[in-house]
Amino acid sequence: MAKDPVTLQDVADAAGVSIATASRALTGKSRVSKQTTAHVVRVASRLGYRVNVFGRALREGTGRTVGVVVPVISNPFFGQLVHHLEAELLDHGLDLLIADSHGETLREKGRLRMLVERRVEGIIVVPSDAEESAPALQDAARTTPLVQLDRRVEGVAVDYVGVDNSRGMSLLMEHLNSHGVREVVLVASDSTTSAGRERREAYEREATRMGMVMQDPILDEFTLEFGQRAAQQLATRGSMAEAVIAGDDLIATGLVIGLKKAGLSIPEDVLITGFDGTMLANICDPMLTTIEQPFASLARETVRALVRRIADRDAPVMFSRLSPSLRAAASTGGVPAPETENADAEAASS
Amino acid sequence: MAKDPVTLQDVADAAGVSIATASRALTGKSRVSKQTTAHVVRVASRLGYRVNVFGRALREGTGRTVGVVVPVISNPFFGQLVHHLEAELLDHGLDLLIADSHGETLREKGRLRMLVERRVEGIIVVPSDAEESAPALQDAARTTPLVQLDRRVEGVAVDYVGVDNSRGMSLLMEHLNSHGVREVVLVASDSTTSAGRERREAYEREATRMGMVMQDPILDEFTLEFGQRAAQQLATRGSMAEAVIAGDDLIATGLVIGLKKAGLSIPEDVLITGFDGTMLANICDPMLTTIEQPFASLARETVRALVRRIADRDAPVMFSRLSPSLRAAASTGGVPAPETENADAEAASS
DNA sequence: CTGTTAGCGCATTCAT
DNA sequence: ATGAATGCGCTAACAG
Repeated sequence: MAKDPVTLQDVADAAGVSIATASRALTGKSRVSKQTTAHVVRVASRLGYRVNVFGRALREGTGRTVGVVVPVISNPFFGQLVHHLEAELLDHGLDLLIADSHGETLREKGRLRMLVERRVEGIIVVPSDAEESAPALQDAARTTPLVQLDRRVEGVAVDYVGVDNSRGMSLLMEHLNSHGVREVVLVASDSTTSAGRERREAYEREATRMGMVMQDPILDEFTLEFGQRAAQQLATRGSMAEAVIAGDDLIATGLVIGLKKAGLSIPEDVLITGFDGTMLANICDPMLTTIEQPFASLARETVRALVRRIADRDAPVMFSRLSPSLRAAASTGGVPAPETENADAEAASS
Repeated sequence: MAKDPVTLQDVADAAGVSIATASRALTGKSRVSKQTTAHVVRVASRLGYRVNVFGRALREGTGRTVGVVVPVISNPFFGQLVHHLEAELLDHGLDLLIADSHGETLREKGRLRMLVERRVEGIIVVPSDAEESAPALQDAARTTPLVQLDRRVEGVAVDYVGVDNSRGMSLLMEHLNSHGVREVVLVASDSTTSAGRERREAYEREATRMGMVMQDPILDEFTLEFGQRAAQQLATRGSMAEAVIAGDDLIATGLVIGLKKAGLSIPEDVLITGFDGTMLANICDPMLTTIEQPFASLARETVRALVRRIADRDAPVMFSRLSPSLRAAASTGGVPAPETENADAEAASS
C-alpha cells in the first residue's frame, strides 16, 4: 500500500528519458521540449512522485525554510505575529520553523544556533533583550540572513521592521491630553526591550511637552501579573494619577483587573491605555484604548526585508518603521468628540 | 570572516584521520579510541565545524523535525499548546515546523501535504473538522507517524491525545447543580469538531441526568464574535436560563461581554462557564469558572505518543484521555462552599 | 579500532 | 533538446 520512495530516477525510467531531462522537465528551470515536459509531468504524477527535499537541499545548499524566534508563542501578540508571518511566507513557498526563547537570552542563543545549524534560509527574531541578545543575534546574522521584528537590539547593523512606537505613544498622549488629563503615570516594561525603551522615552517626551505631571513610573515586564501587581502599588499610593499608560495590552489588562479589585472605576476614577491592539483590548472591561499594530503589514514587510536580504547579503541595512493607529475605547472614556456623551448615566442634558 | 562551509572531510584532514573515523568520533555511535575521539572533537570545535543537516538527512532519510498543524496559532489556546509542544520536543532533540490551517480543511490538507513532502519525522495535528479533515489526515498518516491532539476525526485509526471532555463537562454540570441551577442553555461550536460534539453530548447527558431544563442550544464556532452574537440572541429570547454553558473560554468571554452589554449582571442574573482554562478565563470580568486543560501533560503525552509511533509504525492505535480539573470562579458565584460566603457585601452575619 | 568505499536523491555541467 | 557523469556532506557496510 505505502511503497513511498519513488525517486526521480524512477520517473525518468518510466518516462523513458534520462534523469537529467526528468529533472529539467519537473523544475522547469531549463529548456525541454513541450512534448517531453508534458509527458514527464504526467508520468511523475501518475507515479505519485514527490521531490526529496533533502536531496534537493543538499544539492542546492538550502531547504526552503525560515526560522522565527519569539519570546513566548502563547502570548497573543506573538501568536498573531506568527500567524501572519506563516501566511506571508507561504506565499513565498517558504515554511516556518518555530522557536520559543521563553524570554531567556540563553535559550534564545541556543535556538538561534539551532536555526543556523539547520541552514534555514533566513531568520526572523523578536529579541528578548535589547542588550544581552546582541551577541547571539549578531553571531547568527553573520552566517544567515536575519531580520529583527518588533524589538531590536542596541547598535547592531541588522535589518529591523517594527511599528513606530514613538508615534504610537504620541497618539495615545494626544488622546489623553484632549481629554484634559494633567497627571499621568507609566506602568511598563523596564529597559530590557527596545519597545519598552522607545515607548517610555516617547511617553516622557510627550508628557513634558504637554506639561503633564508625571508620577514615578513602575517598570518591570510585559505580563498580566505585573499589571496586577502594579495596580496594587498604585492603589496604595497617596494619590491616583488621572491616567495610567501601560506598556502593552497585557499590562493594561492586568491594571484594569487590579484597579477594579481595588475598588476603582474605569474610566470614572482613572483612565487606562494599552498598546498593541491585541484581542485582549477588546476583552477587557472596559475595552481598552490602545495602539493598533498593523500585523499584516508588519508580516509582509518583514518577509519582504528577509527575502531582500537573502537575495543580497550586502544590501544596506534596512530600518523599517510602520505607522500605528489609535483605537479609542471605553477605558479612556471613548472617542474624543462623539455625537452622544454617554448612553446611560447623566442623560437628559440636551 | 565568514568562510563557513567546513565539512567533515575538512575536520578529518585537519585531525589526520579518515572521514569515517571523524564521523564516528563526532556522532559517538561507534567505537573509537578515547584518544582520537577527544582529538577529533577538539579539532572540530577549533574549526567551528557544524554538521550539515541536509547531508545527514539525505543519508538517514529524515531530518530531526516534526510538524504541527493547528487551526489558528493566534488563538491563545493553541498558542499555549504549541508553546508546550515546542519545549517538549526540544527535550527530544526535535524541532518544530509550524503550519496554520486557518480552520479550513482545504488549507489543512495542503499543509499536511507540505509536511509529508518535507519528510518530517512525525506530525501533530489539531484537526479542524471532525469529518472533512479525515481524508487528508488519513492520507498523511499513511506515510508519516501522526497523532491527533485535542480534536479528532471520525473513525480513523490514528493516535489521539486529548482531554476528557466528557469528564470536564460533568465537573461543570455538577458544579452548577450544586449551585441549584435548574435551567440551562448551551452555546457552543456546532458538530464540526470532536471537542464540540463531546462536550455537547456530555452536557445533554448530565443535564438530563440532573433533571435540568435545557433551552434550545445555540451552536456555531469557537470564536469571541460568536459568543457576543449568541449573547444578543439570548438577551432577546423570552426568559434567560439560570446558567449558560459555553463551548470554550473564547465563547464564554464573548458571552460575558455581550450579556453585560445587554444589561445583565454575572453571576447575579445568570451564571456562565467556560472551557479550556486559558488566560482569557482570568481576564474576563467576572473571572470564568472553567475546565483547566493540563497543557504540559497534554504536550508530554502527545510527544510521547508520537515518538512511540515513530519507533513502531505498527504499534496499536493509542487513545489517550487526560483528566481535566475544575477551576471555580466568580462567573458562577465562586467556589461552592467556602469559609466566607462573600467578602464585601452582606457581611456581619456572624 | 580505523580506513576505504558506496550511495542517499537531486540539479547541473559538459558533451552531443 | 537531451544524455552521461559529477558531487553536494554524510553515515554505514565492509574490509583490514
